[in-house]
Amino acid sequence: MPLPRRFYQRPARAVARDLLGCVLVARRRGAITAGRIVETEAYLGPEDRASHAAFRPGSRALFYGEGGFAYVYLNYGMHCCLNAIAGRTGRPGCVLIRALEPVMGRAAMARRRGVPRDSPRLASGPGNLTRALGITVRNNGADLTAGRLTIEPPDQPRDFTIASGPRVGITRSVGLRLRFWVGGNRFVSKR
DNA sequence: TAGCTGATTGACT
DNA sequence: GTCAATCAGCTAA
Repeated sequence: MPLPRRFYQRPARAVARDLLGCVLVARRRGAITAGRIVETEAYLGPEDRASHAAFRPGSRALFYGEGGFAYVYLNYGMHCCLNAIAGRTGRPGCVLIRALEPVMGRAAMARRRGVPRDSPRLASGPGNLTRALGITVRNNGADLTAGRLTIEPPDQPRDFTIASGPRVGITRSVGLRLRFWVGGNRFVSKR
């Protein structure tokens, strides 16, 4: 069973933390690829100058709607990034999923990525992650609580430590500690 | 209409 | 360390 809608209807920061250890599942034409979430970043509303809620147009309806939907966008002209909309209606926020630890469909991921199936970089990084799972902007607006793209609760006890720090790769509102990752996990993207 | 920017990656010096 | 690839949507005009 996927995480319920109410899981997402909380502040983005809390959702980002709790998403660590959960499993992202993508079902594509019978083939299933899945990965454990090991790195996330929280983005807030208009007060957060790095958040797309502050300036991305077509995304506004999604951001201000109820949580639990996927926000996928294309950036730098070639990379898709996957977000989960967080917060309640009227309270925009989202969580960028930055890295996965592959748990299912490694062969399919490796084929899409063009790297060895045991590479720690299989789904490490927002752009790599979406390519590994075959996620594109066509998945924008997908319901994460039902359908082909869902997020399941942790498949094993959460015995890891949660580390936090400043977000990476952004040019605005740097300095907020809204990035979370699984301490010591080798699938966390490090630049 | 033209020009610019970006929550990136990978290849190269 | 630098840099190109490549595009949606903003901005200025």
